[in-house]
Amino acid sequence: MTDQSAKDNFRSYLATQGLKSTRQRDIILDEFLRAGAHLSTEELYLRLREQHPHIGYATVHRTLKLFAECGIAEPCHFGDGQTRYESSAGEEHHDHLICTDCGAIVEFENPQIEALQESVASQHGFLIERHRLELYGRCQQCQVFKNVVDTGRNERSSSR
Amino acid sequence: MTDQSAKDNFRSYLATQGLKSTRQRDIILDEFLRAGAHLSTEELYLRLREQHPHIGYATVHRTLKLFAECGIAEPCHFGDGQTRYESSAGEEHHDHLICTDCGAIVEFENPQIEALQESVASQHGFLIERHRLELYGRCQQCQVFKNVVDTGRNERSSSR
DNA sequence: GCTTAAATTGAAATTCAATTTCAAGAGGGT
DNA sequence: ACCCTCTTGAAATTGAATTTCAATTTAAGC
Repeated sequence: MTDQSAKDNFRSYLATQGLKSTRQRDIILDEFLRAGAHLSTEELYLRLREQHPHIGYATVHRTLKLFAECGIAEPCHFGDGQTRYESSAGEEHHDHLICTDCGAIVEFENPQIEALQESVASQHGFLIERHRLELYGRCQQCQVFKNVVDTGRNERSSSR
Repeated sequence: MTDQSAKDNFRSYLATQGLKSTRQRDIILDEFLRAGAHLSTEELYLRLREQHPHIGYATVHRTLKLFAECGIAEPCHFGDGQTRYESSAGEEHHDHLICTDCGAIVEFENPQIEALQESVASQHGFLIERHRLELYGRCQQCQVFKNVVDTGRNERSSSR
């Protein structure tokens, strides 16, 4: 799914649901697609505020939920108590590797694992609708740093 | 890990941390082990209140966190906005199948998936510390009911 | 067994993200 | 332009998690 098709998707979703296309929604979608990463409502709101201080937090929140509803964004919960949304543009389903030290997030996909999941599910009579697989550990960089100093969270650590 | 070794674990954890063994902690641990399932703080609190109305919610909350710290309980987040704790007694690591209709939770383990996870992680230079795998779908029962009536959440649905 | 310092408890208050409310404003069909 | 409906944004609310704090309990040392 390209950025453009994400926009088209969103427009037609709004149309079919009797919702309206607004300036704020366009701006939020643009910024969301530009950012690319796994953003929390808070983070996207802060980014938007730089150029568009008039857009409220509640609107960002509601718009992200709309993105999720129409399938152009996927909500993720990585255990830091915030909901993040990732763009579904340009990608198939994937899972995540998360560095417990610096917070880096790497995406991966592995058809063998997916196949085994199906197999496990059918053994238990389940029909899978979706799944979540997250691997938490240390990325290469943080393993290296770990050898030098071990003072808890790595100094390279990002924002949070 | 048996119930008894869980208790021993907890006791020695308290000892090494300079914490105290209290009546409330004993009661909460007993009830937690007895319940067995994936309990939220709220649920455990309510269960305890029947026999021990004097035990406060905050104490249950803090005690569950202690259980997690000393490794006799594992916190789980199944997307309903509540933290659940499952006992690590008597089991190896396992993952979850969750019915999106009736809320049933089935545990499973699959060494092949685990092995593939390690493989994926090392391809990306990660050293895994822990992981989370959850498969969401419909259990057998709910697939059957689904064929009869499709009125949203299944009538057999549990508590929540 | 008593004393005492330190940890614990429980009720209430607080935090924090998520969500809702509501009056004012903006889309878009006619 | 009119009007109905949806949307917006600030503020209020919710709900779970967490913290506060005075009273109580634990357990270590006499």
